[in-house]
Amino acid sequence: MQREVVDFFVDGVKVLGLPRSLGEIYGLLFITTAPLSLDDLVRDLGISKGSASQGLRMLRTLGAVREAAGNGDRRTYYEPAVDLKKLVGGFIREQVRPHLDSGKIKLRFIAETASLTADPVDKEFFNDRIERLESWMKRGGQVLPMLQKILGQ
Amino acid sequence: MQREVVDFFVDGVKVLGLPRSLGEIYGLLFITTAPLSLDDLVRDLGISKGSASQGLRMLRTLGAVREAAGNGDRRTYYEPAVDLKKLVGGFIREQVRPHLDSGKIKLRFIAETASLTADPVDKEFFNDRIERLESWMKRGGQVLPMLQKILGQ
DNA sequence: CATGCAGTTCAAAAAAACTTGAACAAAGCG
DNA sequence: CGCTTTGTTCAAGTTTTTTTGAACTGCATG
Repeated sequence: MQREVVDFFVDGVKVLGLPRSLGEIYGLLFITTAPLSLDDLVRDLGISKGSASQGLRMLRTLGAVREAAGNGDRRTYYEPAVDLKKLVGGFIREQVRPHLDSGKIKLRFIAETASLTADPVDKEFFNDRIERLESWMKRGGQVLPMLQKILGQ
Repeated sequence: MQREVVDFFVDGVKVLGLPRSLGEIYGLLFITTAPLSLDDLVRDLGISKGSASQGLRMLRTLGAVREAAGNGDRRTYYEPAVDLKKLVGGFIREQVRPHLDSGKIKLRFIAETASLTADPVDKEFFNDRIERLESWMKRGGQVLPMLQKILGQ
């Protein structure tokens, strides 16, 4: 059954454009009672140490996984964050926002270039399109916090 | 300037997990006054006929591009859909919904398998996790229409 | 109805993304 | 300290995805 759940998450992360190893790791943590170490993941999933290490780092960055506290042991154990709001928040913060922000910067640059257009008919068309893009970006920026709010309970 | 706009869309579609050619094609249509034919796209973007054909098909499926009406000519000309609501709607319909739906089916299957678990402690844990997944999927299904609504004006 | 043009298809090539594994760093332990 | 164990890094290898281009379909036109 674990395998099916892992596959379920593999599909899930692929939809989000994340590497399969993230889905495998998160999926196994999600469907396992006790926290797991890097070596556990390598053994149980049959992935390399490199993948497991990189996957865990990214999952931590996304806030999807955290170190489990207090295990009388040298190695680190991990447990999944299972709160949808937190997961979505991490994804937005790490994967969506940066693109939205860099998009806004590029757009500002494009707008400047367009303002140099000589032909007034072209210029009006370009301005219209650029305004549209700006409104899309703005709306995107507004929707993200709503999303987080809606999904958090 | 057109090139910058095209690149802007290339980045955009990549974030959505779509091939770069879609961004190029849509981007050029978006920043061009008159509708363009397949050959125009091939020439101006320097992509192959195959790419242009496949890209256009997918964009039509997504509702992001449509044939321009009435051109006294044998070939077909295309123009972009520039209504955010429609674009988001097409993306959700073609790219998000199918995954959500197949996810729900897989989840049902997983739930059945889990119900066969012998150990009562494991069983409770599995059920808890599966319920959580079901609630995530359900919430996803609820959020999509809201998204479309929020983005459409 | 034969020719030429618009567009599609799909196997192979190219590019991009991901994973591996061996070398390395860091840190605890005796 | 020196040894062992845990975890990281990154160049090379593998897999996956995308693009190409040549062969093909079908239609319109002379």
